[in-house]
Amino acid sequence: MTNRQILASMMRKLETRSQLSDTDRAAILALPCREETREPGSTIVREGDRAESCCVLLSGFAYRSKVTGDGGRQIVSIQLAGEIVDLHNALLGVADHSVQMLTRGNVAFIPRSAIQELAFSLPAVGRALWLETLVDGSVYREWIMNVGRRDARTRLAHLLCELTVRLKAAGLGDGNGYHLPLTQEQLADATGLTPVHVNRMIQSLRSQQLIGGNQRSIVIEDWEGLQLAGDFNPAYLHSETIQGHSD
Amino acid sequence: MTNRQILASMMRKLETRSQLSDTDRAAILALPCREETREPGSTIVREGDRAESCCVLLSGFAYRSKVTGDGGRQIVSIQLAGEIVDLHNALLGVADHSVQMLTRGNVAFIPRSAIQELAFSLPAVGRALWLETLVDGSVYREWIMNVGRRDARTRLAHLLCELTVRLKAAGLGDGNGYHLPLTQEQLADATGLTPVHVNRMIQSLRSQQLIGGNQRSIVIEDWEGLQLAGDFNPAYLHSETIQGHSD
DNA sequence: CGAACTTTTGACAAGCATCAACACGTGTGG
DNA sequence: CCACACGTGTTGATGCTTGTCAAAAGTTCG
Repeated sequence: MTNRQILASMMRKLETRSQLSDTDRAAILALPCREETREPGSTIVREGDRAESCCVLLSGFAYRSKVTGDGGRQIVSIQLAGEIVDLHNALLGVADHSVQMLTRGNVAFIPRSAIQELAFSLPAVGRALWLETLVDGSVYREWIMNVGRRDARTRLAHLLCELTVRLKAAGLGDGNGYHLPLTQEQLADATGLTPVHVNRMIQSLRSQQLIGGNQRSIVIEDWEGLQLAGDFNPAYLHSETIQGHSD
Repeated sequence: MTNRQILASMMRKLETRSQLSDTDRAAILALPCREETREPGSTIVREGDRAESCCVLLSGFAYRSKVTGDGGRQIVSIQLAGEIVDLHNALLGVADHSVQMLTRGNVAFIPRSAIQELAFSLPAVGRALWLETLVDGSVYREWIMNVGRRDARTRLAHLLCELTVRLKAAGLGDGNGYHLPLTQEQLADATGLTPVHVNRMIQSLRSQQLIGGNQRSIVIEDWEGLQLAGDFNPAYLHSETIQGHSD
């Protein structure tokens, strides 16, 4: 992949929510960047490190996690191919969490100074980048409610709904079935449950014909029912928010 | 309070983390804004509303909450006097959560168009505002871990630690004791517990001499111990992050 | 074919929720 | 000034959801 192709995929992502001019596009495509292939489990950002670059996930899946003092792991978000993983590192100093690959995939690193220069010289690009981080914030708020106030089954169904919608929006699945790269242990870390209980809840969803598939592939058998079971309302994903300059 | 005084308090907040030039300061102080006094429980932003302005909390406390389909309330953050409550509404369309007053207090509304104009014409201001929302994101991530992976007692202690540090940083308490405007029911909503269990955990913290005080005032009797009990590390608050233009 | 990981199952324990009642403080109106 | 209502905090008994531990079965991959 050439640098231009890499940056084009990041630009596509931004353009799903923001309008960009030709000048903006040209500037994005001119960013310096460096590509790497990473294996599952590989660490992209380590908690406590000072970040020098922002990372774009070109293919594969990644997750963001934090670890409690006694070793409990909490996944705080899941990143899909095409997403900018590390935008907060453009301004924040020391990483307050880690990002690791879930699957094999390609990542691209853009120096934080270049991102900053771009963001503060071209308002539309700055706005687009800021907007992405605001949507991330909205997703975090929903996750707080998910782990704080919903029971195990609902939590899991909600997570599956979110992934379904986001994969579809990213063009990575037809909305009916997809390959889920998460193990049940990782689903547990994302929902604040134990792997054993996740297993039982998945069986419960399966037995009620809401989902199908086995191992790590999910088939949505009853989308309406799954949304109901997961108390899911996609508004928090703000996928419809398309904004221009003069909004 | 004159508009200038109102905006000065917002500016102070921004300047705790970002450097601003005289031009930046003048532009902030020239923003249009309108002040209101609000009673406890009063709603500042309602979930589902289209936001037209950003809100700055001048005095008092407020909280952000979301509600599940079956009526469970989850508080996703607590806002202290001096904080900009609604910065995401500068770009995001429909509010994905509500903000309500915890105590009586004054709030100021700034039209979102004015905030946008400012942010995209003066890079240092745009950076300062973006940075605030990124720190909010970091706090959300910590809360996900708090409700997802820590037990009830630790969760509560962690919340008390966070409030202690933030109040101190805002100059609203000496770090040893403060008036906590949250009822036990609201503490429960913030930690994903029930009021009854919060009561028991508070008693546990009290009986171990970590905190004192009664009703709604908290005295920190053993700060080191409380941090330990709450698995608390203030790094995620990014209070040390002071950034200039050329960083 | 075997090793390592993941999923599944069962028995049991524990943490937290639920329900209900009571105590306490505060403000209000008679 | 007392009586009362109301919100909040406190306590106890009980039960359910979820966690823990341990082992077996299935899967993937060299």
